[in-house]
Amino acid sequence: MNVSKRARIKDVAERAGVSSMTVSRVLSQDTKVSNSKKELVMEAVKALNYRPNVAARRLASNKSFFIGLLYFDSDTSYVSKFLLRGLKSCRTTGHHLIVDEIDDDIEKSLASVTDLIEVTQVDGLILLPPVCDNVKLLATLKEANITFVRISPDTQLNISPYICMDDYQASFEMTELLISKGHTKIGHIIGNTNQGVSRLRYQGYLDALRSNKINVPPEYIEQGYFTYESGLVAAKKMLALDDKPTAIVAANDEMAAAVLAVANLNRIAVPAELSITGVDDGNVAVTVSPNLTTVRQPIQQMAELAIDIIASGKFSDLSKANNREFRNVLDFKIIERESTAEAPTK
Amino acid sequence: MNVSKRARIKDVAERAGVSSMTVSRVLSQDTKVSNSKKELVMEAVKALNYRPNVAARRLASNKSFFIGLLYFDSDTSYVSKFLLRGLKSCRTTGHHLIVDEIDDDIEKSLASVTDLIEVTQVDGLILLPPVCDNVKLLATLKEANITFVRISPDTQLNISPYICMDDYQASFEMTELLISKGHTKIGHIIGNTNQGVSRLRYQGYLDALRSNKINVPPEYIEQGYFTYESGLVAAKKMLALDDKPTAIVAANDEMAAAVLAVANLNRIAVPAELSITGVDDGNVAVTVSPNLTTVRQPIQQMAELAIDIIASGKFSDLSKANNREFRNVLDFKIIERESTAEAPTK
DNA sequence: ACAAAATTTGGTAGCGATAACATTAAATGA
DNA sequence: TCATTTAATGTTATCGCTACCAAATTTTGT
Repeated sequence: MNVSKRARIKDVAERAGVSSMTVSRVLSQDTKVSNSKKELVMEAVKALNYRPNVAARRLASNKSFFIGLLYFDSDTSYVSKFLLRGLKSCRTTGHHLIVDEIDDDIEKSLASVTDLIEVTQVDGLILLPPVCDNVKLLATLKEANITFVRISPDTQLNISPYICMDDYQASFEMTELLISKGHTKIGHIIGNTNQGVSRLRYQGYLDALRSNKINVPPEYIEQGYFTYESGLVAAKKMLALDDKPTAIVAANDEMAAAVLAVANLNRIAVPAELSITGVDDGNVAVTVSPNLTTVRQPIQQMAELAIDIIASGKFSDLSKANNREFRNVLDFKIIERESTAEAPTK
Repeated sequence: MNVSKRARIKDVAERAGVSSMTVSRVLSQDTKVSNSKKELVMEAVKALNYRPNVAARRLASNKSFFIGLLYFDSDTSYVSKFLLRGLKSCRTTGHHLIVDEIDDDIEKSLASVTDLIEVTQVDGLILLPPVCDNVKLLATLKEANITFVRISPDTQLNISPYICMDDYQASFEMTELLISKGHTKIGHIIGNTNQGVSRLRYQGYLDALRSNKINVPPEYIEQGYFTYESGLVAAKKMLALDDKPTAIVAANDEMAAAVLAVANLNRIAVPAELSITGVDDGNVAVTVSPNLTTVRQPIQQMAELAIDIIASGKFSDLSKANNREFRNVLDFKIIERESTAEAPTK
């Protein structure tokens, strides 16, 4: 076993022939260091395999290096996926993720968030949908002057940095994919209206139909809530129609899975008689058969970026931030699996 | 906003009229403090809402207050559930969870674990199945003299504390439940043999049949791997039999979900013609229709206990530990939902 | 070419807790 | 009763790093 102690900043400083302050500055991305010394330091850091002691750093800098992650429903695979990715990328920056569930009782939740801020002194917060659009919460955070990054928010886009993918475009392309396969009777299950992405995905679907001059009856559009149950209800209605759709674009994978279940129940072959698509590409997409054609959300990237934004402290003084920089739209990818096929020939 | 600074240990000491060391001792459960002073301190802590500064504590005590969580497959709901619960209970102890995935390439993984131990200096590790039975890993941890707690391990039960539920009993009771509903043609899908619980669940099933003097043909027993896909394969075989089972006990929910999918495909009504049961009670159990009858694993408790064991430092010197104390068997609960019913009358 | 301003570096104190040792008070024993 | 052990409390130094300010160096303007 290697018993040699971990290198301290002093060791690095000595090896590089500079003061420990210079090392500290290099490591905290301080710009005021000449390139020559910076290189020396980097070299020494590498040679000694130096990793700063987080505890000491926190104590001295009075920063917590904690990032809070606020979510609403822990059971969605979206949350756990985000979490896992986030935790991973946290390790590289030395930050730590503190996870907190917000519940319907906003008053109570506000108290717990306040506690998180005061007691744990988080450096910043990440807000997942639908928490990211909670007006009261946003107001509280603003007032407390806390840095926060929102994921796929819907409202008040200019009050904080945010990260999303182009949900409108994704839905548009997915719908066009179905159209290219000959489908014209395409239904849609809208997501929970408490999340902005629902509207965007709905609009993308609508516009794809319109730009291809396809009309669908209003019965082809149902309201869901991103849950399996709501998908079940919607699918049952839609698949009980005399003139059924031959394809259904669901606003997420869980609802798509529900459509699949109803189709099975009703003896409708997927994808031969009915194509189904979702969004997310989480666990469900492949634990359902046939596997779902879906949109892959760049969750890994989202998590990384969110943490990076908070870690950088770039937006710690929001009053000075340029609103243009708030917007981070990441790329998505359509994953074709087994739940989609050419439209059935009459 | 409340601008008052957080109380420090000095403030508490002053208010209680003692030295800060006495406060420190009270807080770290040191016995060598008189009851009278202890009470004074507690009172002051409460009054000032004092929470020790974790960074300072870590720096001074040279303990990391980090706990590593090692898992194999991030996509199982089991992992994310454990994670979420663990993170929650960590907050109360001031510890933090560092999550790391172990992959098939054991050599590479060992390096990353070593890194975790040396660089992050975790106070202990939690090993989820099947990682908890990796011989090489266990040997390494032993050699490095790292505290670790294993969840549902299979082998070398006397080398470390471990936590599990009575998988044998759960499977036994579940099978008897089906028998009590009149089923005699009961099949089983075994879990991945790289996890000990698979064997236990299998044995529980077998013994329940035996104690009720029920024989089943070997075709009623299939080998799976805890994955949806493997469940699909197993279920297809079993449900293609001329003399099909009327009930299938799957070793986890994901495989049970697969059985359900195959049943739907084959136009077999669940639960009218076929009852299905799983184990875990994770997300899948209720995002599938009909909802699964299953065994609820006490994951919350498992996570809490695991963290508690490491935090307590009780087993930090394993050579002195009493092996009897290693064993922690928690209670399970059978959750009856819609996927089970009386056996069909011929 | 030289003073003034801007940039880069270094020295020192202190963040808030605990370890290790020193001290005081209480308990024990002859 | 007084020396001796034991238990309870206090004092000091230190953990590894960064904030803050001072010193040294470079750049700039005239």
